Amino acid sequence: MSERTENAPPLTGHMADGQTRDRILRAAERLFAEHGYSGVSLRTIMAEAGANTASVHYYFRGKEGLLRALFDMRTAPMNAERVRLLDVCQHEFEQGQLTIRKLITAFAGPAIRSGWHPNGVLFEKLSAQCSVDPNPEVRRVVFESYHAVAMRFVSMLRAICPHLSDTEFYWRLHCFYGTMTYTRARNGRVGYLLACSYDETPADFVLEQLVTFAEAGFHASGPK
Amino acid sequence: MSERTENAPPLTGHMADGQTRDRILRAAERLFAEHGYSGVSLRTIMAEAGANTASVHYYFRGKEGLLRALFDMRTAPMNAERVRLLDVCQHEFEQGQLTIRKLITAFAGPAIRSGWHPNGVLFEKLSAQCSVDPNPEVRRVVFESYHAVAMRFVSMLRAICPHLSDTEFYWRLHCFYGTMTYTRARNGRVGYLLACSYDETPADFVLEQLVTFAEAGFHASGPK
DNA sequence: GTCTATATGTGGATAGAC
DNA sequence: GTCTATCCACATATAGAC
Repeated sequence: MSERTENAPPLTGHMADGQTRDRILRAAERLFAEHGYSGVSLRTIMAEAGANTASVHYYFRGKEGLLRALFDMRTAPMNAERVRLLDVCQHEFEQGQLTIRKLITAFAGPAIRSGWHPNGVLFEKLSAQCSVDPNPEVRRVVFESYHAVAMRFVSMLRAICPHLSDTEFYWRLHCFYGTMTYTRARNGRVGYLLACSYDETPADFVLEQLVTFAEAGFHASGPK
Repeated sequence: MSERTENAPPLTGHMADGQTRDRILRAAERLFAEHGYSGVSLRTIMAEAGANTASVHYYFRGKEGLLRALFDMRTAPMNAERVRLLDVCQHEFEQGQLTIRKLITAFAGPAIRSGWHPNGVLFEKLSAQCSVDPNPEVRRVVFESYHAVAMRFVSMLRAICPHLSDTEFYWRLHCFYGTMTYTRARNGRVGYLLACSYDETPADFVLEQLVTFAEAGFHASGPK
């Protein structure tokens, strides 16, 4: 324990540089993304952050608070971009010009781009993991971070999919959420199955593939 | 703790009915599916199984062994069915008659049907969770349970998708794996977004929706 | 084969000095 | 704000009686 001997700030009592909080968040993001929320202890996080084990409770009130702060930090800009793009979609929708492709792109785009940005790659892995985590703490955080914007997207999508019954739409939406989640998770399985890796593919290309896949899926009317 | 007072078998030392092992497996399946592998302790499992905390090590050598036994038990019949259906596909492939829809159905069908069968619903939830779990123990088990059969599927699918480049195929396969994983996981998110639930939809219908979605996705050649 | 008892480690959280 | 020291619950695993 207590690896805080090297590269650690001076122990002057009042650091007052306001960076301890940031270092904790960065360490938590990396470790959560790599080992999952339940797979990392606060002790480990604080050791990597070079901060004391107790201070996480001072800053975040506990482990769930830390996860929530992490989600707030990362989803705020992404949600803002989604809202901006959905506003455009809303306008086109009211004029009867909104296409499935455009709407899907507006919703998936910010998530994919965020996952391909150097600052977002860790978080997107974490977010994808958390989206299937049954832990109530985790579900609360994920839920509150995405729900409001997702609701707008889904109700618009439903409106421009009149060719699908309620049941059909329900299960197709599962499929669509799956494409996003699994693509962002990058668990290495596909790379292993194909004995190759294209993980360096630009975000725009990946988004185009995902949108093409999902657009065709929503358009398809049924078995042939 | 130690709820083993009611409905418990007589404490005669030698039970010898060979059912303790099964009860442990059933309890583990339910609890793992509900709380995740890392979210349940062996103590809790053994309490629900009405067996002693120590006996799990006798039967399974530990927690990972328990998970592996669970996967072996549940994936064996599903893999057997997949192999049977893939054999048919292989024959059609050699005659140049294999379609994407048929191949996808052969691979996804056993998984979806298993997830809709009373004996399989818990396991499919668990399996979907485990497929994005970064815990090395979990990854080992999941990997060994599915890999061989998945390899056959993927190489055939690649062969009948000559219209896709390697990179395109790589990311579309992510999408397809996502549709299966998320559909089986049933994390309740889509139901909440739509403020309704069609979770009782028959397996055949769900499979048809999934296959229709994915078939269209693999056929689509690019952005329009 | 099944039990009790326990070894041994780690988890999150807090009190209180400085 | 940051530290040390510690509480207490709980984890996996094992030894050895029966």
